[in-house]
This record gives sequence, C-alpha cells and structure tokens, in this order.
Amino acid sequence: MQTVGFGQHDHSACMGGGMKAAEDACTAQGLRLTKGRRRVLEILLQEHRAMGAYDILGLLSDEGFASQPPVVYRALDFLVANGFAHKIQKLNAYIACAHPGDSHTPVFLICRSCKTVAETAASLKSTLGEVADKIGFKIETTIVEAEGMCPTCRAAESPA
Amino acid sequence: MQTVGFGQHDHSACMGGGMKAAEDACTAQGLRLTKGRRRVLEILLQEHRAMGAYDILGLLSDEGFASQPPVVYRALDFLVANGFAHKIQKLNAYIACAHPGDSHTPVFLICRSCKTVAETAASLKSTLGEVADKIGFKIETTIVEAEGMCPTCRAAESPA
DNA sequence: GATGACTTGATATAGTATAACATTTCCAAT
DNA sequence: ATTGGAAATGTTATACTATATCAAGTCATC
Repeated sequence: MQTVGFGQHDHSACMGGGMKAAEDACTAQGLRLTKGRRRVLEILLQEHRAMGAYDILGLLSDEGFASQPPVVYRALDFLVANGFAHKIQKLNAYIACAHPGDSHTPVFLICRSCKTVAETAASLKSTLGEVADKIGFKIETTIVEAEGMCPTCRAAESPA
Repeated sequence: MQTVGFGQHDHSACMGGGMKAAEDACTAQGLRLTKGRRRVLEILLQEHRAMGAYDILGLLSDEGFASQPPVVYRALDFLVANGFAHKIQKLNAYIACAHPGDSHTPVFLICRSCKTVAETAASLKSTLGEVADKIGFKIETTIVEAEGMCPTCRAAESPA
C-alpha cells in the first residue's frame, strides 16, 4: 500500500510518472490527450493538491487558453473519466490520480486544516481506520457512497 | 444490519420513528426542533428520497415559509449536524437519516437510474461489496472520503 | 423586564456546473 | 488529395448550489 500526500516524496518523479501513465494509456486506448487536457493534468500534477475548477481555469486563461468554464470542465471530465484525475466530492475539487495505471477504488484522506488530500490505495476490504492510523491521520468524519444499479432497475433493464 | 431504500417497508412507521427520534434527541440535548426544522425533516421523511435544497425550498415556500435559500440551508445544517439527515455529496442532495438514534457511519447506495438512495448500516470494517450483493445492488463506482487532521496539522495544533 | 444566546428575516452575492449551438480539427476511407 | 464523419473546441448564456451579512424577533433565565 502506498499513501501519497502527506510527508515527503519525489515530486518530479510523481509528475513525470503521471504524465507518462496518461500518455501511455491514451496511446493504448486511442484517446486524444489534447493540448488543453494535457495542460490541466500538468497543472494538477504540479500543484499536487485538490484544486477547484475555477482555480485551474484562472491559470489556463493566464496562459492564453479561453476563459470560459466549459474549457476546464471538459478537460476535467476527460481526465476523471479516464482515471487520470479524481473529483473530491467533499471539496468540489479535483486532484491528479496518485496511482495512475492501477485500476483502483480511490480512498481519500482530507485534512480539514490544511486541505491536503492524500490518496491511498486502501481497498474497501481493508479497514480505513488502519490505513489512517498507520500514517497518523485522525479521521473525524467519513463519506462512503456507492453508485450503481438497484435491483429494481436492473430487473427492468434486462427482463428475464 | 438493516438496509432501507429498496423494496417494501412500513413507511408510516419509518416516518413516525424518524420524528420521534429527532424529538427525543432534541429534548435530551436541549436542541430546539423549531417549526421550519421540523417541517424540513417531515418533508425528507415523507418523500423518502434524496432531495435538493431548492426542491425542499419550493415546498416550504408553497406552505407559506419564506422563500430565501438560507431558510432551507439553515434547517438542513441543523438536521445534518445533529444526525437527523445526511447530505449525499454525489447528488448535492439531502436525505432523512434511516437509522436515527444510532451513532453510525452512513454508507449510501445510489441507483444511477432511479436515483433511489439506500442507507445501510454497513461499517467500514465489513465489506461494502457484500452488503450490496446481499440486496442485489450492482456497484459501479464508489466514493470514499475521510475528513480529519493530518499528522502535520495535529502536531502544529498540540505542540509537545 | 433586562440580558444574552439563539433563531429567523431579508438582501445580496459567491461559487459550481451545464445547455446549446456554431466552428474547427483530426483521422480515416475513398 | 478530397471528403465525410466523429471528436474537440469556441462562445454565449444560464442553471444550480451555497454562503455572507446585518437587522429583527424569540426565548429562557436572572
């Protein structure tokens, strides 16, 4: 298990790795890592924290990109849909994936004081509490939400 | 373990129980379950689904309450803070607590088709997958976010 | 009936996200 | 090399979610 977000780490490696993972995945799947999408991912990797869409948009427009919300939301949608970034629901913010390439269920530890977000690779089968203990994070509240299909809708969708 | 939200249940009991639990808790803790707060909880219990703040506000203003957002957000803040309702981050919506009185970490199963939300009493130590399997819910994505204090901020707060 | 804590009223504004449609770019098939 | 279609982007407008602020009212207690 890895935990990224608190403490020291090799940030240039984590940036390069994030970009490379995204490039490779796009090549492999025929996805287009266009200029804007690439730049948003770079920003998220560089800042290494959860950022609001409008924070990112501000940086983009400083750099000559268009300054309308769809510019950033489209890039974020692409990055999130393909696992290169995640949305932190609690913060309405976005963060680069810390485990690119792995298919995983992200688990986030969010500090309410400094807003740092750590992404752990804890599975739902391990105990979140143990993960937190190990790195000295004190959990105060948790959000667990699973989205999918309820029995009724599944039955309606595929009639026997 | 109980799961409320999919399938049949005694809804009048679940409403009455929800109100009584809130009343008792308020009495016990010296909290004021005022007219507006009570009405919002009734609406949430009655509708028995996740509702947007502005949906609730619409009902309130139809009934003669003031129609400004703070009216409903204040009531929701109170209900959520005291465990009588929960916020579903994924939907930006609110739902009455299905296990009033218990102190618990709520776990929500959200149907992407019909938007029904089930609150289970699954603990983080049990496997979410098992809970879902048992009731025939097919999980597609999960959100796990824990908020608290990171090691750095804890150290800064209480210097040795 | 004065005090102070809590609650509500009311106005304004901040923050987050998407709809809709026109235009351009890219790639593949001819 | 052209062209046709899919994907991406530009652009305008708007919808949705939530909070700040300050004034006024309510309630329990002293």
